[in-house]
Amino acid sequence: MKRPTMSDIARRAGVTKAAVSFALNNRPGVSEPTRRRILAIAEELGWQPNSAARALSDGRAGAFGLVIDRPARTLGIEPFFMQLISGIQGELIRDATPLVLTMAEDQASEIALYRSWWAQRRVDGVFLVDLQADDARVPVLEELGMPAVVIGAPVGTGRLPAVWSDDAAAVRAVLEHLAELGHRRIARVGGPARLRHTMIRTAAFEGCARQLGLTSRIVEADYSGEQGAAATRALLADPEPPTAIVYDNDVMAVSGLTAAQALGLRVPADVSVVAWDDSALCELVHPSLTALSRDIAAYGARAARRLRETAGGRSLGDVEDAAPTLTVRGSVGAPGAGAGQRQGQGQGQGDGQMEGRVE
Amino acid sequence: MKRPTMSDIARRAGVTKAAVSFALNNRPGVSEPTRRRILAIAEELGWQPNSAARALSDGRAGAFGLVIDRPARTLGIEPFFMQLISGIQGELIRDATPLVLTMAEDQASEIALYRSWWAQRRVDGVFLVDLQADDARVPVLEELGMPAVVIGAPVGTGRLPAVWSDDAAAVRAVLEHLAELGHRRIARVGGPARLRHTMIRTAAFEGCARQLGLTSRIVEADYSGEQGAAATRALLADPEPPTAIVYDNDVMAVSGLTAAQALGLRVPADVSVVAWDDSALCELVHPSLTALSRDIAAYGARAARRLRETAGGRSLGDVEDAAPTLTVRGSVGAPGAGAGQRQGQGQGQGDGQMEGRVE
DNA sequence: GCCGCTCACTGAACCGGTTCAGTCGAATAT
DNA sequence: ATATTCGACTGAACCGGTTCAGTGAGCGGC
Repeated sequence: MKRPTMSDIARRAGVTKAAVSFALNNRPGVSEPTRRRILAIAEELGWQPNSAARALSDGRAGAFGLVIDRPARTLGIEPFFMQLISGIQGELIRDATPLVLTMAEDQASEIALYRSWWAQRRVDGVFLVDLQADDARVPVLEELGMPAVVIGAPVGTGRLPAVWSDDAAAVRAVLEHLAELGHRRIARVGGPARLRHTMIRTAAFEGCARQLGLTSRIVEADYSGEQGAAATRALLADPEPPTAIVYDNDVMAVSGLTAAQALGLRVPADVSVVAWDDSALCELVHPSLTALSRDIAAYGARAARRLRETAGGRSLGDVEDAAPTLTVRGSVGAPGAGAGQRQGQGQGQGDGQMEGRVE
Repeated sequence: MKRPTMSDIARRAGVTKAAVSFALNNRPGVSEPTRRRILAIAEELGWQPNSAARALSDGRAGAFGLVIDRPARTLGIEPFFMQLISGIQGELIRDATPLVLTMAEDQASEIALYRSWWAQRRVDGVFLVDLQADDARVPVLEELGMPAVVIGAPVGTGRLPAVWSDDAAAVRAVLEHLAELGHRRIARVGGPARLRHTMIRTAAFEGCARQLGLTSRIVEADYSGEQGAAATRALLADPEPPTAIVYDNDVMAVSGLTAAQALGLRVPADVSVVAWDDSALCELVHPSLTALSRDIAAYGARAARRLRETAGGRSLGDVEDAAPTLTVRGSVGAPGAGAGQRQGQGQGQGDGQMEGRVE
């Protein structure tokens, strides 16, 4: 009934706890026959180390943490995090290390959580996501000496190692593809400007557009469907609307697609749509979305390995993951019909069949 | 630098660890002035209890666990879980209890995980989701004596307490609404038949349809967009297609909507669409989806409270949460134009879609 | 035949909390 | 004035592991 302890094993084997410890941890100090006997007894009793006792004695928590601070409602349909968690998890499970997951209201409570976790020895390290400009978390973690791995570009990360993929290269791939198809006016609906990766993508977008001789425009949004749709309507209301829009996540891309169609535009004939991060969402809609794909789970797994190493005391550099690649689907095409043939734009407010859509 | 312990406080205060323990835990055994002095010192040193030491000594882990075994790819866009986790989390954070989250490959590894968590004293209890018919997890948890709360209907849950909402009532609400609008042939794209809540919904759907004199049909799917779309196409290919389709989650509803539109059907004129679980996804598409809404986060919070009580030794009954309510949006209407006027069915998928819609 | 070395194993301390049976001094009761 | 009670605090054990300085047996070398 009661869970067996090392003392139980020791008693059964006629040795001391110390001998049992040596045997179970594959350390020298016991003879081979004894070790086998002890292992057999442990097996028979179904012994498993008590994690608290082990943590107390070796000073490590045996768990890692992840705090996400985005509103739950947008988080819910953001496939990125579930994929990431799943990837991290898949790696951590290999040595039975649990992942402690929490959602925070804001960065202040996120930081408070780190302090408390560290003070209580709840976790051996954390994953840092959504890095911002002058991120307050970085100096705190460095001051605490708390192992951490940044998931994102190694900019403003101080001494913390980063696991990242080259978003700039991805942006370039998209723009080159669009330019090749003949697009000249392109727009981007980006994530919150304070986020590092938004900044990186913005810089790349602008630089690359200039280089390719494209007219570009960027609108900021918060990754939610509402703002994605609103930004799309704003862009398309321009007298010289873009012929292609790139979105910083797939949720906004889907709602952007819907918004464009509701305006009576054809996708991709009138406007092409590209999503960032290729989840099942992209294939849910019609036309299915061209997207920047990357193996998010593998990315998470890599981060988990790095964090394990970092927490183990090794101090290593950044790891660059493969850059996202462009998966071409139906939502991108040549700027065919063009703006001249758009339907319903001027008359716009008219009562087309879809009451709700017109607006 | 080093984290302060109770011994440090004791030394500074000129008392023993025991006195410090009494003071910090608000137990009798120290005088009021001494208690205040100790608390002040603890505050000054920034002391926090070492979770491993506390866990070791009081035999509780101070954490709860949640294992999800659904494929990561479908999980990613399934808003339900993120909302649920967020709700659980919001409740657990009140007493700083972490949630350990894991994804399993299958039920066997999920069970292995429970055994291992319990043997290692990693968690004090778990949340059980996606209960199946004759679920193998229930007897295992009962045998282990591991506290657990079932999130779902109290059927086949043995002695485990359940937190649930009345899906049957929700089904009834939907069917009555549809019947009132004049629908006579309705269909449902359900989740995997082995899941308890699928069975409950199926029974309610069939019973209620009979009661209302409706012709009903049910197709099984796996919650993924692909199968949702495929099921939808199959249903609509029928010589007497349904005028309304109810989906067991919002992902399938979205892809079903897309599939119907791709067939040249108008929603809701030709076919109405209802989603189960109302996430932001439902408002991403056009027309936005009528859905069964419930406060999933509150549901999670309730489950968390129940698990805390259960793990605390109190043995309590099931808790019924509010039944989902119907949020009416654009995807449902009277079976207006009817099957006779369907367009482009034969010619199928392709590009005709937008033209069909706009008019 | 004795020394020294290796190896297998022991005993006890330690990690940082909680708990409980005492001890001691002061206040209260008789 | 003495017995009793009570509150404040101590000391040590305990939770279940890890670690390390011994201890004693067995063996090889000279």
